[in-house]
Amino acid sequence: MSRSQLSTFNSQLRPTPLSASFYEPSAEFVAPKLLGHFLLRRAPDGAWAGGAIVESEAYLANDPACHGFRRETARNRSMYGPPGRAYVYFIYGNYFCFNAVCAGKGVAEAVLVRAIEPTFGEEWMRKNRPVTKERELTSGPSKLCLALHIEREFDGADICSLKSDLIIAGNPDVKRFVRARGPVVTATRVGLSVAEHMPLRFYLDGSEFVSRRQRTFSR
DNA sequence: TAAGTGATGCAT
DNA sequence: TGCATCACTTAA
Repeated sequence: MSRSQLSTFNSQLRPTPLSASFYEPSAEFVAPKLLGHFLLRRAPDGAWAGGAIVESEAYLANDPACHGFRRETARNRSMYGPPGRAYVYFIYGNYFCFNAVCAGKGVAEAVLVRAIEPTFGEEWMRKNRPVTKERELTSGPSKLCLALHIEREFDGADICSLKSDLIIAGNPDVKRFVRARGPVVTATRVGLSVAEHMPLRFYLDGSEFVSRRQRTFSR
């Protein structure tokens, strides 16, 4: 499907949110399974904007890099809630990041969505985040939050309900998409100073929108 | 490569 | 209280 065809398709898009049970397993298993599915935000005109997830990271209950590793606080509360909710946090005084909460209530696990391919509503995204290169639109966890206008108000939102303005919807062609953009690369997570060797980052190597390639060497 | 931004968490 | 750190982005 071409870009203009997708744009037309968008006006009739009837997304089917992934169910809460999808997020019930550990984030370690959910993160790679999210690749290819659609992160969607309802724009003010009612149309859905967003696109296919191409990069994700898992944060686990027994993982020192996880915000919920120590104890429940006001900031990380939604991570402790039921699966299928959003955990949105503010970082570096400027930006937001979006996570899908996983595992049962009381277990602080989540998947950080690090990059998507802009598939629907690109015009609205570009209005939110003016860039010259399309690749810059959503190739990073806070870039995609800017493009989709995901802010603190979405922390705790139900991403499994069409009543929400922020959902993750099943891609009916997910297998084909993953094959086309594959292979899936498993790598270490970005920007950590603890637990940096855990292989909990997943991305589609064939996508232009992956935030950064795996570092082959570092000194 | 480094500055900027403000919330968080741990040490005082 | 203070201060280092932080799941990042931008401009250079």
